[in-house]
Amino acid sequence: MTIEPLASLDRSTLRERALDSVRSAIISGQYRPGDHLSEVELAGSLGVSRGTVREALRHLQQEGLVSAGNRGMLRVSSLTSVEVRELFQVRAALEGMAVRAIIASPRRQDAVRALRAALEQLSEEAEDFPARVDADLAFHLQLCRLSGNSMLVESWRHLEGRMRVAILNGAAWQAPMMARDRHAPIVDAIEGADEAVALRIVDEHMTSAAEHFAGATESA
Amino acid sequence: MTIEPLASLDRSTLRERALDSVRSAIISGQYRPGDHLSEVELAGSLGVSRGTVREALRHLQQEGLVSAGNRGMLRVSSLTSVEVRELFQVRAALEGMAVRAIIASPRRQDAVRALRAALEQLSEEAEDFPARVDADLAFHLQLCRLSGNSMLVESWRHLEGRMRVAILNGAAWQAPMMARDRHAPIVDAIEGADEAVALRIVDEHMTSAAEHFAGATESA
DNA sequence: GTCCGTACGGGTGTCGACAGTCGATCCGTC
DNA sequence: GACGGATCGACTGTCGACACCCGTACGGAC
Repeated sequence: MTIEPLASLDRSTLRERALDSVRSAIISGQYRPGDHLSEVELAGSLGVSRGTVREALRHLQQEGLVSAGNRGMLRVSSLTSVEVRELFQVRAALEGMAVRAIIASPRRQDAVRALRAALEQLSEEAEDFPARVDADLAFHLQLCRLSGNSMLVESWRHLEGRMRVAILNGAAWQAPMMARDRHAPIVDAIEGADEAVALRIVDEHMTSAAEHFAGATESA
Repeated sequence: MTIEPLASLDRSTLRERALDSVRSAIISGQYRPGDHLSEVELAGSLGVSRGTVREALRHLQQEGLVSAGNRGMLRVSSLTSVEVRELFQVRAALEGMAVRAIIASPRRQDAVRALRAALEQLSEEAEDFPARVDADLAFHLQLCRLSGNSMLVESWRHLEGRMRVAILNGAAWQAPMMARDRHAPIVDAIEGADEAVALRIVDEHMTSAAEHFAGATESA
């Protein structure tokens, strides 16, 4: 007799699975910025109909991961260096807001603990590049989550696809950018509860990241 | 003989037109928050196939104007009062960033002129309610545009659908909220070029708007 | 009266096919 | 050789049909 409680069934739709699959393929670098994403080709690979792939692609388009080219054909997005800088400025505003909210919250110490845990994921030197990107973004997402503001999280996630494009484009000198040491000061500042200092640190973090990735975009 | 250079043809797809149509119907209040949006019904009304309507609905879902209910059925979104407050907090952060950018820009005076023009649209007392909402949001969108940061505009637009839901929900006491007098101080502060003052005014504007619409949501 | 199985209707999920558009290529004419 | 038109191939846009799921009403057995 089985004692296992029978794991709950996967009720995701084909569209959702196709979406995840294509998104992963882009994020992992299997498709490069500028590559054409053919509906028929993807449908063939995934073994689903074009309509299903279509919906997934349209979703990714709104995420900013793919954008429309000639004749409605979709390709993996690429960002100009100007857009990369703009992107990180918006992030600075959003995450700055998160930091302010966390500092003002009575659960600040809990948040600091959670962030320290997220930091640990960044210190595993041996991980491969995609895993480090994930850990980096997970830290910043955690920051937004801890603000307790669901709309902030929503806004941040809306930019996530573009961030990944920017990072992928500027991945050549990835080494120092996503290190634990670059993120620890943010947590320290939150613990210190000095709003002005914390905001300045977030701002500097974003500015240097922007220069890093925008510079890589320019020279490419 | 015709000298007219033959106006360029409309090349919008059915999907785009369906999207605009459904969005307008929701924004104009033709569908109320919570109403079920049936694919077959919409397809019938619009005279297009279900697939086309489907793509439009999925787009609106990512815009936040519709959300999934039971069994994947889509309905017009509604926001809790908490979400409304969170929404306006994020707006405060984004538009505060816009204000800072404008003040720091050498084209500040041009921006002030453009904003004054947008203000004029708010002073037409005779307009109907949807037109006033449009004018209000157009002013704030203009503010973001003038920052010169395209990613900021993108982020703001991503919230626009939810803003409209919040406004529609709390439309009962609409009179004073979108008046010209409430927006003029923002422009004045930009002209004054005092960043701290301008930020405070934007923040107050958003806070009072949040209370206004969130309160209406609570009592509904 | 209650319970269970069945049929039904309204929904969305998914698919395969057709139509239209555009760029590339080839070919005949001048 | 240059130009214009026809042809072909690779796309996306749009559609109608079928499959499946779920809530509900119905009806018979007990």
